[in-house]
Amino acid sequence: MKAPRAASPPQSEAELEERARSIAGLTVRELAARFDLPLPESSTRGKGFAGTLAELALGASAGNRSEPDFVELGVELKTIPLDQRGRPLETTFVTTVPLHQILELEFEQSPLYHKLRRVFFLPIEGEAPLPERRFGLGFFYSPSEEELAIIRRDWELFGELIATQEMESIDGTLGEIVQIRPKGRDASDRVLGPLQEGSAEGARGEEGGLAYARPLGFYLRTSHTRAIVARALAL
DNA sequence: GATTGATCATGT
DNA sequence: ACATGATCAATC
Repeated sequence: MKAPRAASPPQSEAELEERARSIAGLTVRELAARFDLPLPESSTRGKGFAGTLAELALGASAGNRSEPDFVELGVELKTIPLDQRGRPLETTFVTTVPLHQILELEFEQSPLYHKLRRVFFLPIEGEAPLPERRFGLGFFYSPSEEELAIIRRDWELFGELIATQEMESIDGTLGEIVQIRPKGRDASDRVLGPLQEGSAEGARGEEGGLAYARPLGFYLRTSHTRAIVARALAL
């Protein structure tokens, strides 16, 4: 049996939903077999495997571009691991923090806003061994006006901390819906960010108003995704 | 048990 | 180097 290639992009939200229905109930092992992909040797080494499988099966535009997964639909795909009671086990990564741009961007222009406008959540069992995890039934989500107001407040809080040279004080405790946490290869990873006052030039790699900083990411708190999932299951 | 900071794999 | 896909594991 020949391995099927990645599905073509869905032409509508209805088509995306239909494809998701067709894989609901399948395990990671079963879906990997359809694409002739070897299973990761351990869950430690396969952290993104289920998400990649879902992209292949649903027809997300492959690759790692800074675009929505379904470009034509403007939809972002997120697999979300749930416990047996249907509660998220992990926070949800949204997008990298644009350290060099955040001071100039209004919320409506931010990658955070654009990624969250329209999301297709695909639940997956999170407690079984990776190969045995089953995909659930996916559903669409858009933030309400109330949620958007809170997310905008979070965005502006972080922007202000960076603008006032308090980047070092940003940690995972801040933000009501969205938090900022490290998102790098390891703790020594660095990207070019805004120059912090008082930093030793040269020693920190200062370069035309930029300095090296830890790469950071926006994540959705489980308290929020829990509410989203609960709402979707209740419908 | 929930949370925060650290980490793994892959593609361009 | 940096984006994508996230989960692991030490600590609170």
